[in-house]
Amino acid sequence: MIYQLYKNLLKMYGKQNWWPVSGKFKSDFDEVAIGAVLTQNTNWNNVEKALKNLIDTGKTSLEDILQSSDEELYKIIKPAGFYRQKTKTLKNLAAFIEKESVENLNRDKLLSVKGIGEETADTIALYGLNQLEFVVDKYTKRLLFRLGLLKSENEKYFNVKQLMEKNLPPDIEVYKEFHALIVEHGKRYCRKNPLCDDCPLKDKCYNS
DNA sequence: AGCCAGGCCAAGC
DNA sequence: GCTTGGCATGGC
Repeated sequence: MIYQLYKNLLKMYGKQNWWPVSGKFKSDFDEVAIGAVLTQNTNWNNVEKALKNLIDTGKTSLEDILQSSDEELYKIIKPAGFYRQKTKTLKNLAAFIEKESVENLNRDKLLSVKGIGEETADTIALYGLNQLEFVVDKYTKRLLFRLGLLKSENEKYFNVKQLMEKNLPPDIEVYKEFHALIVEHGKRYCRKNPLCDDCPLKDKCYNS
């Protein structure tokens, strides 16, 4: 029961209120978009260092990033890892938005930007544009698989996204919180090597 | 001291 | 279509 899982996680961890975090960027959209790219396959702790560097150097928008040299950005976002790729992706996105404008942006258009895949596109659409797109990540697949709700942990992105969206009310806040709660639970217990003994979901879980 | 983190893309079957 | 390797830093 997908929706029940959401309610359980909400009860366990409370509201997450993920984004926007700092409010120190030129717009909420810019903060979400930049954070979403920087966090690709990276610990949020490292992303925070890079975000702080951006704020400290006054680069608080995609436009500012587009104006900066690659070498400068390398230094600034270095703690987030994959800094050459991410510099390129951020500039790709900034350039795309410069001509497309944020108003009629959506998941599909974001996917046309090189460096932005399904999860990042959905993350920006949901948290940055307030569009009803469920975000699927590694933790989501892992948790659903261990709970017995997925056949495989390698299920295709779209299938997992559909499963979630079919079983949830069309509520942006639910989408936002649920994804954040899954990540929180994934960090605490449902890791690659899970901590099942102390896991609050162990009685509902197949894996333990 | 490894292993892992809120992925994505290109290349090779 | 699916699998594999490259990209990189910092925390535990």
